Amino acid sequence: MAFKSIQPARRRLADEVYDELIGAIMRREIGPDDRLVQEKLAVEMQISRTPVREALMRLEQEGVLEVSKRGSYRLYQMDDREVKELYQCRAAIEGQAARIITAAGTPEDFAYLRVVVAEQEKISDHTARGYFEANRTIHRAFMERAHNRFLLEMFDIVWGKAMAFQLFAAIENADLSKSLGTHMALVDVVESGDRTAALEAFTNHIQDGFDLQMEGLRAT
Amino acid sequence: MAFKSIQPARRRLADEVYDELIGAIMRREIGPDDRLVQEKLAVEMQISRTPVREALMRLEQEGVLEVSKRGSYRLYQMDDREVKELYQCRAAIEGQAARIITAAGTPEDFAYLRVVVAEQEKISDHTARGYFEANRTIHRAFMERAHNRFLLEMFDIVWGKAMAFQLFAAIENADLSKSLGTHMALVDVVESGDRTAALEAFTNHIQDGFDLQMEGLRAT
DNA sequence: TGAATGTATACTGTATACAGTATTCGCCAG
DNA sequence: CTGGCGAATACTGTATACAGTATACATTCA
Repeated sequence: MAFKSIQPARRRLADEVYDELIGAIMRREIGPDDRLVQEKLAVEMQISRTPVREALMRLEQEGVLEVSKRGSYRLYQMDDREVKELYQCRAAIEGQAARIITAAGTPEDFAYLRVVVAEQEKISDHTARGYFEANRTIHRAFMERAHNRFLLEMFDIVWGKAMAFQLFAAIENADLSKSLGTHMALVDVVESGDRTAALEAFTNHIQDGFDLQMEGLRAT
Repeated sequence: MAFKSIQPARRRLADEVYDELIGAIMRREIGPDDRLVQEKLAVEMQISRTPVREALMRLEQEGVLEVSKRGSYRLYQMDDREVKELYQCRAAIEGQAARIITAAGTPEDFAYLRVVVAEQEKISDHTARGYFEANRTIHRAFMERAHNRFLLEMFDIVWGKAMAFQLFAAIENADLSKSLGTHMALVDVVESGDRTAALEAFTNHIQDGFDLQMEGLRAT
């Protein structure tokens, strides 16, 4: 018999810390005013400072954290201008992916996307975070089907930043239902084969997301 | 008057190592067969392993290096498929920037771009590396004028990967003159105000670069 | 000769000590 | 009360020791 290769790809303690921190940010256990201190985190997690340090530096490099007073770290805070820039960036990346899928997608790809969309849109968790995750899952599914690792990598960077800024928290005040149910139409348009239409549909969809976002921020 | 903030942004030894390694890769002192070992690099640079380690991990995360035998690092090697994906990614990012400049560029922006293009195209260094740098400088100038830090960040990631793969080395065999002199036309099109034309011009320009690239790789 | 197995080697990952530095606090002069 | 200055503090950055692990090499046995 043949065993499947089990290569955990060299998992380091720093990776655990990284995931832990991301999770804590998502769960909103780490807020904009908290200061992340290597020593404290290390003690809490019962490990040495070295892996904690690595995880923090990685998050800083990714733009999730920024250096705070006395050299410690805290969540990076975006202003409105940057939120807009982030959405422009999203449009570039996801628009390109849409073009690729439209040109080269197979029936399987479209069927898969429909399954994912259907699955995610009948979400039970109607919190802002639940919405954020469902939305990310759907959009990431499109990205995966474009089969371009660099575009996917950038997608993750962009959404990682959005997560860190807790954009999903800002839309708590906005009307989420507006944005649900529009994703199946995106599958339709990429399946249609019309690349220009696909690009435009995605761009508009993302623009709508931006407007919703701003509405949420205003209401805060 | 207002002084510009002079924050050397906490320069760490790891940053020096990082720059040093990037430089060495650019100068082709590090080849695809070299193994980068923390200990050796540390001794050579007369520092401890810690900052070397950080720089190597950062380069790995950026996709410039990959883990090699016995856990050491070496240059990441791209295959043709990935080169294509990288160019698709470039098209997405730079195309979006072109759209933004076309919509919101000022006469100053266009004047500045003309200066940069003129400056870089009368290049004296006719090696592949000289060409690569001039090309990067021109394209980066466009990106800067789009005033979107995320797009710029992704531009740097993409070109960093290209640098690491030594794509510029591959085009040593291709006819570089084909690609020179076409940049001023890009300024013309973004100045024209026609967003669709701008997007298309950039996409075509990058596609040409890709073709040239592949030609170079074939000849190798 | 060649496969299986033990051993040496070449590295990295983690913990920890110590040095360095920016912020804050407390004191004092004006 | 305010601004300047030195000391205390709260952190990070760097060096280094040690433990762990994957690879390469040597040895044994069929």
